[in-house]
Amino acid sequence: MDEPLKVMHVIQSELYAKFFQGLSNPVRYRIVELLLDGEKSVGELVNTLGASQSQISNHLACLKWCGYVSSRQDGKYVYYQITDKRVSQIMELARQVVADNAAHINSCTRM
Amino acid sequence: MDEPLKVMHVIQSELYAKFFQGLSNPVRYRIVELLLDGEKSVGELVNTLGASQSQISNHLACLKWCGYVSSRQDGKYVYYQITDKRVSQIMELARQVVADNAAHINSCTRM
DNA sequence: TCATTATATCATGAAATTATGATATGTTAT
DNA sequence: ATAACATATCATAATTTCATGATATAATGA
Repeated sequence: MDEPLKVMHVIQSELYAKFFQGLSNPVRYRIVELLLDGEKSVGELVNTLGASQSQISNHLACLKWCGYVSSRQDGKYVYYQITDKRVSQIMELARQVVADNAAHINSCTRM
Repeated sequence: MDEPLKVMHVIQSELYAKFFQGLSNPVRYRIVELLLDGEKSVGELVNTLGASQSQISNHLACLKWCGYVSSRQDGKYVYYQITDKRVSQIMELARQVVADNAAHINSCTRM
């Protein structure tokens, strides 16, 4: 047991799972959604989402690490944007699948 | 505050976040990956993944609720499969994005 | 320089997710 | 009918994620 191949698969799947974890939080999902409309500063996101500044900053850091967003600084403002077109493709596919399964998803109390 | 529009956005994003939560666990991700190769019984997944039977069954229930997989029963066996082509498209896009960001993702200790 | 504003970081408690072990359900074969 | 096997369900404990509040860093303007 514990063959090298299996170990590799475990590590790989942890990587991908972590990637999807980026969109598995409502606030982070909403941030990505807003950024698809164009870059926004941290403050703008805080205002729009009505969440605390530290919360937004933390989530942005997470999204940046996962490769969903990038950022640029302009004076004391930091603007976040989505540069990878594949991110919006993933979101759109999810939208379609969810549309066909909305009724089920909300009832998932298992985990 | 608490305008109807914002409430709707919150509910929507919770739905989508829950959907992505399906792939945000290494075991569930691995299950989907294996099923992309063709349908498998619960027992086969248990053997291949080396996880407990209850764990696999629970994860499968979760994936089913999210619309990632469907199942058919044949005698005492239950076979799970991926019917929605968009699931594999999402996986492939993720694979590409992760490939460009692998170094960063693993260092995401924030959350 | 000092005050103000914008953003980032971090410790901690609260809440949610997950694995485990036990048990239940259902099917097949004897 | 009952034993054996496959799968599902569920309570609970362990782990992880998350929000909060406090503090730090950094840029701008007075």
